[in-house]
Amino acid sequence: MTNVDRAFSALHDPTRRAVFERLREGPRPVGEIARGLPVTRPAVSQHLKVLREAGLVSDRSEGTKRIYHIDPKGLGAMRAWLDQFWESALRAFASEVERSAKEDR
Amino acid sequence: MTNVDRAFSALHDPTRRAVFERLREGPRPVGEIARGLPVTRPAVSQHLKVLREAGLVSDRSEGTKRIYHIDPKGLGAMRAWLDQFWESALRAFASEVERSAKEDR
DNA sequence: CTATTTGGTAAGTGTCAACTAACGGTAAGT
DNA sequence: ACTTACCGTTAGTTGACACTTACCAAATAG
Repeated sequence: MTNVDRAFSALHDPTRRAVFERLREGPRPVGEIARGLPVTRPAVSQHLKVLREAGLVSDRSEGTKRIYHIDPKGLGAMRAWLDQFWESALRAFASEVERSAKEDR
Repeated sequence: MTNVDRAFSALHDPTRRAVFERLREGPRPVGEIARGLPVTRPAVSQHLKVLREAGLVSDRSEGTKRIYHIDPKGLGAMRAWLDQFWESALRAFASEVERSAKEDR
């Protein structure tokens, strides 16, 4: 299982996506992420663990707090995968249109 | 739940990703997609239904066969979402570096 | 040193979803 | 009309996983 696979798997869960999107505005400690979400703090911790293992977030210690932030690398990998997929899909789509046009003659 | 949300949810399952990637090479009937995958044909049908509801694939009838192909629209929506996310994440990341640099003075 | 804040982890539970088997339905061939 | 090929749907089961509660560890405040 590649990292990109893990990333797509990670973004499946709505709560986990909410956690991830919360980090979009900037680095945040766990408690602050949990506040405003309809789940408990341990749940958020578990989600962050999954996101970290997928390469989507990183964390650093700051006193007793743990600051999480988005990891551009994981996000970039997803973008690269999507771009590559997009390209080959379009190519296949185009050649298919070509093929069906040939059938109509 | 938006369409992009559904798309991310849809690509969570490994088998479903395999089905989707199979269509990358071009349009395929259900039976041909199922052949080579470790699941039965009905399973593939169900996966295709989820992918269709997520706007990632479309289908057309051709005799008794049902030809599925990738829908560029759904793929494009995902790309747009990721691009937007990427941008704001980088912006937040940059301003955070700025902030922490200011702290060091 | 004690109390407080912050957060990761373990155990247990309930729900959801992926799968198979069985069935029905449609189109084409004979 | 009968058979064959291709596919969608339903019912039922099993495994994964998101969640909470409880507990433990580390850093700071007093």
